[in-house]
Amino acid sequence: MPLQQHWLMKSEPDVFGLDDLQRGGTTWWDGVRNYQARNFMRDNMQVGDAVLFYHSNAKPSGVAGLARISAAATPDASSWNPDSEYFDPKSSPQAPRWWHVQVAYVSHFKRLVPLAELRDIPELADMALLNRSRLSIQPVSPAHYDIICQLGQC
DNA sequence: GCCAACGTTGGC
DNA sequence: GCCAACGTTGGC
Repeated sequence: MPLQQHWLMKSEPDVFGLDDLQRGGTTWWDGVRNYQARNFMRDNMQVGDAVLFYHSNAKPSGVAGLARISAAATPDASSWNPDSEYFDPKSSPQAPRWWHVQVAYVSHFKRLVPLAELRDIPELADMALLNRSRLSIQPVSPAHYDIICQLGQC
């Protein structure tokens, strides 16, 4: 297991953007209801891992800045709260189906790196972001992370 | 707002 | 276990 891993996490800025994370300092990444994304959080993320914070459904969509994992996965209590929009009747405190990690603000890029720009870089062609459009949490290789960081003048 | 991609559900 | 129907994501 490498000391520090790298991830990309998507959020809609109209709902919760990097500005919101900066304001609060940290947040629990709740509401993820995709098994692959859950598995990354629950099984692979470690405190200190670096996160590219991606704005989806935005104008333009792209990588807005950096965050880091500040607490390892715990059960997502919204999953058994009937009043939550994320409620899942198959999840319970005794058998949690969904998990979340805590994410801390690090920095805004000096410039947002738009998706269209990432698509134009041959070295990034096999990024999950560009090929698995529906996956909201995904691992990023150190090389890809460095390229994107430089594009954002981090 | 449209719609393609694709993950999930449920009948069989 | 297959696969059609359905719902959601997310770019444009």
